Amino acid sequence: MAIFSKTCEYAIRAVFFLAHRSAQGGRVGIKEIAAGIGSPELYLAKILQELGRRGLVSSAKGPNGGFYLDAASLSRPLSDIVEAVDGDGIFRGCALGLKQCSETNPCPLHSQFKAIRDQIHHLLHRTTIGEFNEELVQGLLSLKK
Amino acid sequence: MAIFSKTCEYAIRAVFFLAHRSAQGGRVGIKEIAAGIGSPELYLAKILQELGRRGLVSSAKGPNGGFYLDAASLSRPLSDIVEAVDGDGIFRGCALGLKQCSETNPCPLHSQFKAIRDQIHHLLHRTTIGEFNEELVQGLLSLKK
DNA sequence: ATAATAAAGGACAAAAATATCTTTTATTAT
DNA sequence: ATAATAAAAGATATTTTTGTCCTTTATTAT
Repeated sequence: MAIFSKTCEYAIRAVFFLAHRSAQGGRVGIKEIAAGIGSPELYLAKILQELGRRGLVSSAKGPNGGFYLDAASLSRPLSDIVEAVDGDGIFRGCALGLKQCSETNPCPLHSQFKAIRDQIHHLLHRTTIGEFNEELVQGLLSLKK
Repeated sequence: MAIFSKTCEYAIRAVFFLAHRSAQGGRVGIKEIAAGIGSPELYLAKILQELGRRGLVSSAKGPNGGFYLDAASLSRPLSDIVEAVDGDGIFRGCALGLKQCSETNPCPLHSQFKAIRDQIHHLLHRTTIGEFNEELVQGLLSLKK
């Protein structure tokens, strides 16, 4: 098991790719994004459609159309992408899948995993897509598949 | 997405259940385990078969047979169960699913998730099944589904 | 207006994970 | 030896995730 679903991995990579590429104001076609992040084109199209419905990415049809991120999207935390795709299972929910697990009725792993979940949430919540983009632009980090 | 696969959740719960129940030396039938942790009986049987092959649980056929944990199993870290079922994806591997992601060629989430992965690994590696069992015995924690 | 472009949408397909069913094998008690 | 018990093993079924195909809609340029 990975941390995120494959769908979510594609989503995050695509959004980072978009942030990077749409910095100059242009739009990016699905073909280019898919090639850039190494994902199946038509599957990624579905994912971006869904992110579009939720206002996490923008798009335009027709010639010169494509996907892009507006200012509002850039200021969203990365956790919004993760929640849109994978739900909040990674932030909440019991590590052992127990419905009744809670502070007052904890499973054997409860308190330790709560700390970890909180960390993941904090990490994804405190940093916006735009901020990640700045790091990317500085060339310190890689997105290549 | 949850942290562990459903299969792994069942596996951990079953092992904790076994640790608790086989403390008095008895064996526990698959029916009783499945009922105790709220899992599908025949699916759990498959999971325990696999854990058996790997020496993580023991079993005996025939009347008075069933599953149990021997001393060796009790001294194993919980990470062995997780690795047997879910592999090491949670401990290693890139959060964004990138093959080339590494210390020298990090993805945008690399360093932050490395810290989290290490924590998860440490948490699951430093504590043995038997030690979890002791906490369970003290009645502080719940396994009820 | 028309043709070309590119995303949206709906239907379908393949693969993987989860779950069930049936038969076989080993063990125990009679 | 025989019958009963319980896990092991193999086959099959269902559900979810991942991936593809085809048609429609909106936009742009000619």
